[in-house]
Amino acid sequence: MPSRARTPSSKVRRRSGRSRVRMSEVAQLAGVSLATVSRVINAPDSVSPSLRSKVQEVSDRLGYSPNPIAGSLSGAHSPLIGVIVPTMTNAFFSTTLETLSEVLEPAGYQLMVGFHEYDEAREEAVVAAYAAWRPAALVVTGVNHSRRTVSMLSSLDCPVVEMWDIDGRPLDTLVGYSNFEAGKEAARHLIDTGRRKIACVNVGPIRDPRANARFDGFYTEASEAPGTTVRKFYAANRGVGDGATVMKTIHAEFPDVEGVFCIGDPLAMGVIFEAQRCGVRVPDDLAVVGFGDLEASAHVTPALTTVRPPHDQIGKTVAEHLLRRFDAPDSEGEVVDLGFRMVIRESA
Amino acid sequence: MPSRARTPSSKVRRRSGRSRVRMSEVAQLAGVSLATVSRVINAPDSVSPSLRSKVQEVSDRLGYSPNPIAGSLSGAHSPLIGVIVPTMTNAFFSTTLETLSEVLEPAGYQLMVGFHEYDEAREEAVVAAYAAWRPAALVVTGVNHSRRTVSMLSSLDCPVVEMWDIDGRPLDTLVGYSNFEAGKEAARHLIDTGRRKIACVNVGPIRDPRANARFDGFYTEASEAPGTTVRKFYAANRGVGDGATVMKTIHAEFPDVEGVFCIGDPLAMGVIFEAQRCGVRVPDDLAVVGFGDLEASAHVTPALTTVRPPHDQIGKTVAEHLLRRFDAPDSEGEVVDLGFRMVIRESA
DNA sequence: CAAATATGTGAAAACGTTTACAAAAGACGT
DNA sequence: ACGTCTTTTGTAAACGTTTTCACATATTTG
Repeated sequence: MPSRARTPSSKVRRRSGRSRVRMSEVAQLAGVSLATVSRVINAPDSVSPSLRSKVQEVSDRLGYSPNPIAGSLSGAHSPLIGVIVPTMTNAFFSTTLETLSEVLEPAGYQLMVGFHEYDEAREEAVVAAYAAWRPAALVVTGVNHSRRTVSMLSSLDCPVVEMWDIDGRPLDTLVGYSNFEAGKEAARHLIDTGRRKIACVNVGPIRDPRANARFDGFYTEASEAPGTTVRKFYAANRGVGDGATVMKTIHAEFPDVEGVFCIGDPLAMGVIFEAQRCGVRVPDDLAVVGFGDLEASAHVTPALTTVRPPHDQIGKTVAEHLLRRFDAPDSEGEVVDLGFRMVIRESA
Repeated sequence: MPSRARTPSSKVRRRSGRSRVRMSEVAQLAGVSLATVSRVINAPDSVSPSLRSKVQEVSDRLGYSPNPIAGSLSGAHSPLIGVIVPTMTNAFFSTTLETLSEVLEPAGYQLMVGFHEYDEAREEAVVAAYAAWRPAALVVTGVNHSRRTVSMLSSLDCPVVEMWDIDGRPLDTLVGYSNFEAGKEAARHLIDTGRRKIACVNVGPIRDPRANARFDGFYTEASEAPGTTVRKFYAANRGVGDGATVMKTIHAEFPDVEGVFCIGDPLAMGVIFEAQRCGVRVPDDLAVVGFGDLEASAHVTPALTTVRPPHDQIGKTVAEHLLRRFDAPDSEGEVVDLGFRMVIRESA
């Protein structure tokens, strides 16, 4: 005569419907050992065709799918691939992530993604957390990491890929392009088209090493050209609105500037929009060069001249490198420079 | 006298530097049992202060950190949270992901993220893959799922959150707003400001249920108003360039259209840019209303009138709901309507 | 002060795979 | 027919936790 209808919840291990099929059940029904089932899944060629097909059939009939957690605990690696990017707000990394997922998931890998907002300490924490999962690979952004991060990454026993940059010493594999050179190229374009009073716009508060490299590359190249004056500006953030704000300053205080380079296309668009409002003609009064070549960049008026990084190729290259690497376990890391491309449109 | 210098690789289990510290080592050094160490980590209050501090000390000294794989295999759930979004190319979901990560990672959870590009079959595959990890929670986008997906989600034994939509029957928890109502609101604005010949622009090839809901909401409301004619347009994709293409058509073939609603801000910007090129004045000749309120939307000229969904709130709400739910294991799912807001600027 | 009840701790059994090793079964040359 | 290889297959030991249960040891209670 129970006074309460419910059993104490601590006793109940709530199990959904019927629980998942285990490998042992497949083994039993197929009349083989666990090891054989495991082999049918992971190394089919090492099992005789007759057993193999019998196991397959039972496995399919039962709807068996292996438990990746148990597999990871037992095996050398989990099928998890850690991807760490600074932020998602940046359209670059979204594309990369999507491509990675597109190639890696069908191959049976799962992406764990994390962000650090350009904070080395946060990056360190994420790397530490991901390392604990014995990942099949770790993909990080850029080549600037804290000492501890570097040490964790290099003792990792799985491929490590650094992407979106190439100006640095690779830990293992590096896939990207030179942001410094990209900045220089932008400077050359402005100078070649005759501008001498030049400005460059970076993002102030955010410590983005790649943006800084472009900025430095631009500044270096521009200030070396004869007869130029280069002025640096810092926006509060990387958005279109921040570009507009900078343009207001330029218009009000430095109206003699003839050409601007922005470390990101959104900033450049902001400059263009605000120039329009101020009655500054682009590119006649002011040439504008951006970086990124976002989808929108080709469609603003005037269309934005910009430096195009290898957006889509980066993800693809990284993913395929990893797949190749998984296949041949003793293959080596490599450095892949995918370059960039100056896209000349109307704004400069 | 080995003829080859290298040992056969199949014999070698490559181990990095020194391997990770195991719980048993902590237990031994602290002179307690495994169970006690486990409890110090997971339920500190159940251990006497003296032992607790001794274990803590040893654990810190050794730099122990628990192996999440073993923990997941043994425990009821992994600290993994699956998040499935249609795409990352869409700025909405990036923000959400970032917020989720921001709140959930510090709490010790890891995000597994997947994409399906609005393909129900792919969604099904991802859900199946994620379910196998015994996740702490699963977060999916929208309320439209294949039958099998629904069945997997509902037998999942962990919180399931559907986000970014609210027009449907919740599986468990729903956090979003009504896309249908958002479309209606946009229609009302156009009509209230006197436009009668109206158009709406959707994306053709992509089957995005939320975009469709907005489109339908708009169409329903607009065509019910007296004296209106509503024309439907379909863009090839959701980008700025696609909006420009549609505007070309409108200008060439339907120059009498007085107001347009686009299911996304990029399309709307494309319309604005192209209108500029065609000499169509916005909003005088043509009113433009978008949806999304991206960062750029406020800064294009003329500034875009748009419907603002609860971008940032969605991620935060979902994350906090989950945290609350993990704390109180028998708490229930809920439906949270975060609403949307018409943002009236210059374009309509 | 004994009995009843809390509280803190440890032993050992899961969790569901992979894999090293041993054993069995074929293939093959004599 | 008999060893010698080379496949195939099975056995059992990891993998590193969590959790149940039982057992001491404190603490309360009548």
